[in-house]
Amino acid sequence: MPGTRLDPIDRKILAELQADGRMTNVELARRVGISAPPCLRRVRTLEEQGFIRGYHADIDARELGFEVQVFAMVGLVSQAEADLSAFEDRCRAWPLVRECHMLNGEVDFILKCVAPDLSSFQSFLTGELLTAPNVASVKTSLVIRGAKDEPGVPFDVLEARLSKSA
Amino acid sequence: MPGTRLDPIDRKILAELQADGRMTNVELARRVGISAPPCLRRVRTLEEQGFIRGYHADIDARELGFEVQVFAMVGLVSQAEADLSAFEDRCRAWPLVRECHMLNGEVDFILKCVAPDLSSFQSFLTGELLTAPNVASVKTSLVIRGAKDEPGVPFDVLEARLSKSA
DNA sequence: GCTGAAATCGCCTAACG
DNA sequence: CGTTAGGCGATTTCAGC
Repeated sequence: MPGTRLDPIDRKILAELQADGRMTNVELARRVGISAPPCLRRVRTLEEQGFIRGYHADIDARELGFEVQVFAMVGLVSQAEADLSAFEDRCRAWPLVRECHMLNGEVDFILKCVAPDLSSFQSFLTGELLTAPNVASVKTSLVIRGAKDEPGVPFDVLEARLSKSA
Repeated sequence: MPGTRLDPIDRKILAELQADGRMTNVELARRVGISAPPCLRRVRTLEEQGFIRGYHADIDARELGFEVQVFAMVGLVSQAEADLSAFEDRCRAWPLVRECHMLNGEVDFILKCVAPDLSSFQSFLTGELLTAPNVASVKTSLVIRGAKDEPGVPFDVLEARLSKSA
């Protein structure tokens, strides 16, 4: 199923919907150069095939009262698969943890967390994360300021790559 | 204008649009319990006030051929403001760098990068990042597997917090 | 002032060529 | 993939609380 390759129109659709997920279908169709019905069919197919996982409003967390953003590097005691999965499940259940990625190297996981303020993060850290089973070490780094936060994928890199291999 | 606080309906609108950014306005209105015209006006206001920064399709990077995701910890030689800004500008210009956050602690920046494969990431690393002006050290960690990647903000935490302070 | 109701306009989305 | 066409949503206008 990853064998289903995308043609240039599909990639344009993905790029446009990544840039503006609320664009109307007729506007999208106009931009990619086809008429509306086939455009909608393509979008549905891209959704069904999993290229499009969903659509989300991009909310300003700080404006909403989440002043604090923290990266946490977590080392575990046991790296047996069952223990890794158990920790991942725990991360999925913690609302303050927005991302959890397993890494190579000395640290096992990196977590991106948000919190309303430092004290609520620290109570999460000491009350939940540090006391969770199998957690050996946690190093946290506060985000002082965000410089870039682009959701998604660089389509220009993709197009450049495809034209080279053509 | 950050003084403009949100009522429960506004917060529900944000939560719903974060969960499904392509929801129709009438469906949104139904879910938040008001009729369509005032709902649309609220959405427009939330957009203008910056609570909603945009709408994006969530694209599966791996399906599209970006097999590699890497976190890079960057230390700079000089942390003078002009030098920090210069590095941030450079990050904004690199398409493979999707996020760049300034941190406290020993490392100055954390970068989240994507690449089609390891060799193209490594050519970016050695050819661009490591050779950029003012870069003192870069430590990279490959993402082995992603366990959680929730865009946005935990609205349940927000509501719990608001009901406590009420 | 903000909400809801009615009406117009434009879009979505089937069916067919 | 395009065209047609019918139903539904979006958006303005206006009246009511």
